[in-house]
Amino acid sequence: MPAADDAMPSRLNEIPTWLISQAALHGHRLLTRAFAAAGSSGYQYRLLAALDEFGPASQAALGRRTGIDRSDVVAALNDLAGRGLVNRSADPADRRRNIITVTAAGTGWFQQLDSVVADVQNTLLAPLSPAERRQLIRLLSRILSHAGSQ
Amino acid sequence: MPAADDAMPSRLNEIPTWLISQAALHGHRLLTRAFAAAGSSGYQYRLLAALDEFGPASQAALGRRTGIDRSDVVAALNDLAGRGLVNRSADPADRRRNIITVTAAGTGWFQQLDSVVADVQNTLLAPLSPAERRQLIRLLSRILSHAGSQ
DNA sequence: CAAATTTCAGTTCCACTGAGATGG
DNA sequence: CCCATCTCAGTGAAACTGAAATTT
Repeated sequence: MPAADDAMPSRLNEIPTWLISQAALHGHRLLTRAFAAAGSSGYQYRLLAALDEFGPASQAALGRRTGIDRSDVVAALNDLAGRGLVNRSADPADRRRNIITVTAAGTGWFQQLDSVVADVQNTLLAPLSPAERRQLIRLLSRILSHAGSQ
Repeated sequence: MPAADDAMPSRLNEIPTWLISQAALHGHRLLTRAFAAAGSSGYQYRLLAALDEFGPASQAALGRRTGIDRSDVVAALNDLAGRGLVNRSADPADRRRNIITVTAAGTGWFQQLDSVVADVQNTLLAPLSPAERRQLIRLLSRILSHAGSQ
C-alpha cells in the first residue's frame, strides 16, 4: 500500500512552539555542519565574539557572557589556545584568574567564522525578503525580551 | 567591581539562527514543564495527535509520522498503554505489526493535553498581537517548507 | 572562614544505532 | 534470501554537577 505514511499531524504545523523548534533544529544543523567544515564550533565562535566585543576577559566572565558552562569554556579555550588563536596569561591583579586575549591570528579566524555564520543565515532565510527577515528578527526579539524579563 | 559581566555579545542578538534557538529553548522549557505537570510528555502528545488525525496505525507508521525514533516510540507507547490510554493489538493482516488504537480515556486525555499546549503558546507569544502571531507562523512555515523541499 | 576561579571527572538527558526475534 | 517490524541494549553528543586546588 502506498500510504503517505510520513505526513505529520496537521495540528503540529500550526503550533508556534513546534514551528520554532523545527526551524531551530534546521538552523542548528546548518550551523554545526558549516562550523565543522571550517574546523571550528559554535562555542568557539561565541567565545571569540565576546572577546571581540568586550576585550580580554577571565574564563568565568566569558562563560557568563556567552551562556557556556564553565567546564565547556575550558575545553573550547584549550582548543583555541592550542591553535594559537588566543593566549592565556595569569592576571597580575588576581592570581586565580586566567586572562584570555585574542591573537592577531584569532581575529582573522573570527572574521572568517563571521562570514560562515552569514552564509548560514542566507541559506536558512533564503525564501524571505529582506523586509520579512527584519520582521522575523523583530518578532523573535520581542518574544525573548519578554521571556527574559519575567 | 559591578561589571555587567553577563551581557551577551550584541552581535548574537542580530543573528536569526541564534534568536530562533533561544526562542526554541524557552518554548521547549515551557512545554516540558507543562507536560510534566500534567503527567505526560511531548512524545505522548505527538503520538496521540497522529492517532487522532489518522486513526489506528502500526508503531513504525507512528514513528514516521511524528518523527520520533522507533526506540522512543516503544517506550512512550509502553507508558500510554500501561495507563489504558491506547491499546496494542496484533494486526490480523500482518502479524509483525502491533496496531495501536486510542481508547476513550485516551481521547479525553489528548483533549486535556491540547489545552496544555494552547496555554503554553499563549504564554510564549504573550507580547505579540493576533496578527503578529499569524505573521510569525507564516514566516516560519515558509522557512520550513523551503528547507523540506531541498 | 567564606567566596571566586580553574579544572577534571562524572552524571543526565536525548536522539540515535545495532542487533536479535518474529514474520511476510 | 531479503525486507519490515518490534524491542532492548548500548553509544555519543551536549549541558550540567561535584569537588579539589588555588587564591582573595
